[in-house]
Amino acid sequence: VKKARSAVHARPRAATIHDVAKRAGVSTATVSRALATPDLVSDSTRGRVLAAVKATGYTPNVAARNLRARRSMMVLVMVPSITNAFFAEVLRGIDDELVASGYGIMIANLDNKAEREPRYVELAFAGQVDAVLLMSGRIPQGNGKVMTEAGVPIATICVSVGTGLASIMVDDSAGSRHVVDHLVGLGHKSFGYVSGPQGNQNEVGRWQGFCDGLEAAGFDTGKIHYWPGDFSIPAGVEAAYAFLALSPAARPTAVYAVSDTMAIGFMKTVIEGGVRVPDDVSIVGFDGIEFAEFVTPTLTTIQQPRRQIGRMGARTLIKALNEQSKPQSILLDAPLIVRDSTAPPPVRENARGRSRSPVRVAG
Amino acid sequence: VKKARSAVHARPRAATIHDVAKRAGVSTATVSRALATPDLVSDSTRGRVLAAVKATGYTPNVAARNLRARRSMMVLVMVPSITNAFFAEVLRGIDDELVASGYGIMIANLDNKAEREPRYVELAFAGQVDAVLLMSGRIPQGNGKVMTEAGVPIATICVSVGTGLASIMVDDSAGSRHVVDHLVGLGHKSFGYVSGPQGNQNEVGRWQGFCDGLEAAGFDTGKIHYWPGDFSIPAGVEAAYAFLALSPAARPTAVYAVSDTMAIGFMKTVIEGGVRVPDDVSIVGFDGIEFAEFVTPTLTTIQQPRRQIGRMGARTLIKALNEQSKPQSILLDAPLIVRDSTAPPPVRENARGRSRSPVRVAG
DNA sequence: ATGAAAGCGCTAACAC
DNA sequence: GTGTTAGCGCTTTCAT
Repeated sequence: VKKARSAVHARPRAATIHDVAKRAGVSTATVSRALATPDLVSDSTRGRVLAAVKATGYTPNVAARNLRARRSMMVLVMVPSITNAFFAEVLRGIDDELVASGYGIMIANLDNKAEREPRYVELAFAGQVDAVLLMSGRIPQGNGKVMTEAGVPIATICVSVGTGLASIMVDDSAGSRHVVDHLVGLGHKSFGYVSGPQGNQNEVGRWQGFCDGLEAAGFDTGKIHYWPGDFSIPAGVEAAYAFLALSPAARPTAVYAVSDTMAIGFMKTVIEGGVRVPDDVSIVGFDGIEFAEFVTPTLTTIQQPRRQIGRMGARTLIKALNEQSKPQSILLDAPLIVRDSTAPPPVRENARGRSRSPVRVAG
Repeated sequence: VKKARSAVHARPRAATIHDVAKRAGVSTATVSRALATPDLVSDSTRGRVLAAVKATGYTPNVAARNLRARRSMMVLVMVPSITNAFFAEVLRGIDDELVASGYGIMIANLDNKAEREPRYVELAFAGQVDAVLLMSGRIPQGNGKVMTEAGVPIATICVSVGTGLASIMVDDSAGSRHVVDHLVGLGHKSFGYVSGPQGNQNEVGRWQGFCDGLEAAGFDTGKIHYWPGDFSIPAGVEAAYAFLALSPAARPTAVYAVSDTMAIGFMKTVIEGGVRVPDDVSIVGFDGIEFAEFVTPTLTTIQQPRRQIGRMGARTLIKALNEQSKPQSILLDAPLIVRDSTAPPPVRENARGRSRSPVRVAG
């Protein structure tokens, strides 16, 4: 019986640059040149080297190259939660650009837990990655080290972290104001809000824009029904229970959930509770994920250019890597996509006898 | 004006093991020991070393360690399409285990294109990763190299690739038979099928199970309405157009789309086309993604234990890495979750006057 | 155009 | 316990 060893998996010794050099009858330096800078090598030599490479099945060892060249050709991408549907398309955009430039992508899934940060901060300090793309709303830190001190370019996308770091993101506040314009334009007078995580910068901006817009339209923001959330589907479901617990007359006629996932959870749950959407309540989301078009009714939402954000973020980093330049911030405007989940509010007799509301009928 | 350099981003020289050694008044070997095998070092020495580490802000260089130790502590995870909602939760499971064991995770997004494979095969041969987890249905290859020859443990999850590689996956064929049992049990007699990508092993298994089940129930599989797909939402939409193009009497009363994404695209589109679900047509998906519970009607589907599959795959690999053992294959049974998208077929007068169908009413 | 040689920063024998 | 030493595999001056 073969005894199991607790040792590391032993890889069969692969061909090294020495093997190739010997076989081609040249020095290791020449092999290196033939591969990296073919112009500096004569045709015949290059031919012999390439033949030897093929014969030996040689692949340059990355660790050795990285050690020598002091770079890893890897970018660390930190995402708050890998299961959040919003990020998939962003990741794709990042991947597009990074692969095109020869970089690999290492994923750091924080799973919404700050205690996962230190490990990745160490990686950056250890030279394991050449740059960092942040999608979490804070600067990672741990063990007395801060990511910004690691000496690698950093850019944040989808979110800003306040400090001088470059960020590529949508204007959250402006997005919320589009939502307000739409809802107020439809005639809504009572509002609900399902929030993002406390302290999250996107949440701050979206809430701010929502309040600013409503105030400008003459509403009392103190009367907004506020339900705390965290961008997840269950958070939307929770908020819906709170909504359903209100007497029908007390319910807001328009609810703004600041992520599509929450909006979808909210919508499905209130519909199961017997509420009609958009007849009884209008619902607006934020993000523009693919599924927003496939729920019933289809979801009105702010469409973030997710893939583009990913690409721009990656490109920014690559530029910083090549030119030693500081990444630039970019603020994008995201449009409101009006679908079937929003309509004018229902005409209803109010307990407090407000009869001045304009008579509008859906459809 | 500062001239932009085409050189690589120059990192400020970080503290090395030598700096720490000098400061602590010990040799580099002792520093290495104090960090990696503290027991082999006296308390006082260890204290001085740790103090020096802290003072210098030293972080061991990963490239150097990898070169010396001949391992990278990285696992390559190859996914067919990073935007497919199915994989998010699987990735999370993988991440859970890998992080717990100190491994990093490098994502290879193939974007459903075989031409992206060679790059990652090279990575494996270059020693950049210690193991590979395959979620694509084929063995990656390119430039005359095949992933299986890279000398690193490989496991496939969610799919099998036929050859001897270990795989952790759901029994596709059994899943399809659950679907058939359910639909036939409800009284359906005409069937539609929206397929996965041609040649995909999951597709093969699911189609096989579907046909086997129907044949066993006495149906002619030649009469199945077959619409080719690729697991994507648009593929489901396409199939729906084909469905709608049929005269109502010619439409199957039950449609099995072998991914939830296709089922959701199909369902939404036929509903917009005026078809009632499940009254006119029952729809079944496969995968059990989160959104399947939030579409209308909620989707009956095969529930894959996605996170568990991810965890098991990662654990298998870690075990192979530690014990030099061959990864083991595991076939899981995935249950059918019955929701609102399936019901008995409608009672309808058939053009060909078949009146022998049992009279059943939905609800 | 090519070779010799010096490391990149670390770990693991091997001495003491 | 701790230091010495020899590389891991590669790139890159500096010669020639």
